[in-house]
Amino acid sequence: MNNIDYKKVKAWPFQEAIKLKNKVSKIANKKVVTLETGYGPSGDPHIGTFAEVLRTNMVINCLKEISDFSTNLITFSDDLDALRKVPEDYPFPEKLENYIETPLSMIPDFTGKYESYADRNNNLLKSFLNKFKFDYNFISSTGYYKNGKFDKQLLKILENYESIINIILPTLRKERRESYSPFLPICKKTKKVLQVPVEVIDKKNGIIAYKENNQYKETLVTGGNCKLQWKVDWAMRWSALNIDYEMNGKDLIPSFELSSQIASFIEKKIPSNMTYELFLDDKGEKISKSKGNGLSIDEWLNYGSSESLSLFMYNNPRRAKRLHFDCIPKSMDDYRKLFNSMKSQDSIKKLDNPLWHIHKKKIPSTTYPIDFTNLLNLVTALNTTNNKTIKDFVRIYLKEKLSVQDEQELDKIILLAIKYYKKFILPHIKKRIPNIEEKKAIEKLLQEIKKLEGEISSEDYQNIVYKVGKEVFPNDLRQWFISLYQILFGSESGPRLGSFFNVYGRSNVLLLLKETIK
RNA sequence: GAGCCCGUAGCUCAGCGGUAGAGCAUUCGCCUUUUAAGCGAGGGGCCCUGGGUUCGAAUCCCAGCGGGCUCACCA
Repeated sequence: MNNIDYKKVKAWPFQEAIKLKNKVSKIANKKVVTLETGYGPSGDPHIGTFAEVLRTNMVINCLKEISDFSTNLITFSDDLDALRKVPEDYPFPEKLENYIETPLSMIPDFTGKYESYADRNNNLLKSFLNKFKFDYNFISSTGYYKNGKFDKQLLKILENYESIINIILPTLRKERRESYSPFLPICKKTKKVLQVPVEVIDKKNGIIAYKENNQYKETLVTGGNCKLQWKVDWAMRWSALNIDYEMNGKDLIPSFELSSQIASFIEKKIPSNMTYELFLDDKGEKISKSKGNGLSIDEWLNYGSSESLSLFMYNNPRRAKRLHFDCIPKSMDDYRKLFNSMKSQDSIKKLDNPLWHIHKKKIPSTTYPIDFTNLLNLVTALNTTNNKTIKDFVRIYLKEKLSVQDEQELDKIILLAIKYYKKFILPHIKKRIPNIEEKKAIEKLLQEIKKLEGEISSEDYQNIVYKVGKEVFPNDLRQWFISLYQILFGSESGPRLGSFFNVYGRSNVLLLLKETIK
């Protein structure tokens, strides 16, 4: 602890942490602050879920900075929830069709790698979270229900059954009101989660009755025999897990309000809350897996660093942001700018620097030595996917000597840049076919290069290019260079040809030139 | 219907009390080799409108007008 006035820090995770600290400080003997992120493992992990965990981590980081509370981040998987729709991104969608309405944790995993379908999705999410070294406590809803860890709250809900029903019913349509129950019995034979009308039989012993195939059946609400309808489930968790903080997307604002009302009939536990805006695609529509729009976590990490993804998630969570491929280079460059500005910032100003939050205040000593967009331009200009060629050119371009760490960082982003180039730039490049005059000139160039012997320097190559240019286009040397760029690289300008030929290598150059005059 | 967000350069956006900013686009200048892998210089703004707070508002508050999204079945 120190004398910094954290209220002056504008960074949102600090403001959230201050809000949380104020709330939690009023609780007697409070030592551990619990934060929840919840999600449904109905398919591949969603980038929104990931963003929520990442952002909650940033709040935790700040809370630790401004207080002595210890923290517990719960990542809660609602895996007793039923499968409603077969996801398209699963390898064997047809096999899931029979499992509609079955709890996700009771569906086998047909990839054969995991214990259940939910387990598979849970593990995919965990692998992302681990990649970012988050410290979290993973909880499976199914396990908690079955082991009776929610029993106390379930009985409390049954005790206040009428009051809770009265909160929810006005929000439902008439048809749904008939069948609504906060308790969803799980059929012992079919394992399906039933949405059926329920009658309370015995509040004290936790028994309800429901109608199935014209027969009344009785069941316990406890011990995993019933699942709670989700808004009630959410409220129940706040009490059972003693949640102090939870953020959610704006789509859940009405649900949060409703769950808060319900919570007042359980143990009155309502977490400190922040709502964030949703991610949109390049056309401004909500990102959803079924549409296949926007970006997945994997896609981002394929073309950009994990830091650039963190930075994107950090920025303006309360503002709707378009998430598409163009965001990656920009975020990569923003990261580098912030990294460089950090050096000259004092300790208070640093708290407002996103990098402080992204790296949990442990900022690395180096980053990549060149802007990503700059590197992309270079790769585009060279029109090559050869790591070594690119690296050699970066060395020439930067002039300065690179440290070992610089080289390592550079190697990493070169790989990313090559992938980005192949996917998003290369398909749009159109190389021009040379006209007869140009063909002759290139042929001449070829012959001249073939004549060269021994060690060939950049200047040798450059001289030849000029020599041929002067012979063939004596009055318009400029056009000669433009033509070469158009024909070789599909652009109006490019690298100095002498240097490029030198780095690219004689045999490669000959191949490249031959290609154009075939 | 209710809620949330956004209106800043031609486009995409950053800035969020103290001189109006970036990238892309655009205009002009610069290749017989010394980073054209671009470089240099410029143009372009009632910061949606109206009120309030303030010494001072693009920034904070209120109202309005546009645009978008979300929820109202499920989660």
